[in-house]
Amino acid sequence: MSKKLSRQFYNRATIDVAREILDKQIVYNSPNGKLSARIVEVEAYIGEGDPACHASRGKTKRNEVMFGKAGFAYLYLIYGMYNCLNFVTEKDGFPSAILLRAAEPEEGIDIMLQNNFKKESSKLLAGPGLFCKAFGLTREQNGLDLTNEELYLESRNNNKVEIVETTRIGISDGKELLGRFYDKNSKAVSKR
DNA sequence: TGAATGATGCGCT
DNA sequence: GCGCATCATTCAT
Repeated sequence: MSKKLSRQFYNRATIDVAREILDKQIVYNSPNGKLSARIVEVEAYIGEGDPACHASRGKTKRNEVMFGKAGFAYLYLIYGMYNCLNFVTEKDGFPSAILLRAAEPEEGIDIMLQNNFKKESSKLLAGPGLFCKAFGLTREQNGLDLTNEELYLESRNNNKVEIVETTRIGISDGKELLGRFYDKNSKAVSKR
């Protein structure tokens, strides 16, 4: 049986949450039906001292969700065409979040294929932009409470996951800081 | 098969 | 106006 994660899960050190969030199940009750996937790749963005974190330049309208309480969804548009989904972590007033980079489809694959057609299912969620496209998430979902029924995470019966920790991807500052975690054995991890 | 580049919208400087 | 936590396509080797 799986179980919805409470706000307490998110309200901890971002690195710990990032490590444990792997192999969790993300569930989204979309207008078209229920979608779910197994998380296999994330990145941590921690605080105003992290040059790669959006919050490093202070609080703005765009990133204000990160400054709020843990357990909310932070969604934003990147490069004019792709959305990225983050999970806000740590206490109120401390800006930090975990970027969801890749997952493996479980329920609702047919719906994901409608959202992002001409894709094979194993690569359907292999990247942050692709994930949001297949799930139908946009910045209209920014600020959703992950303890509600619409969008949330579930724990599952722990497979043993081989976690690899490396540097983050696609950023210009703060490259040397570790913060990317992924399941070594998953085929859905974004690599070229 | 790897590297370069265009697409494209929005918020910040 | 510029640059961005990306992706798919093209071009070069």
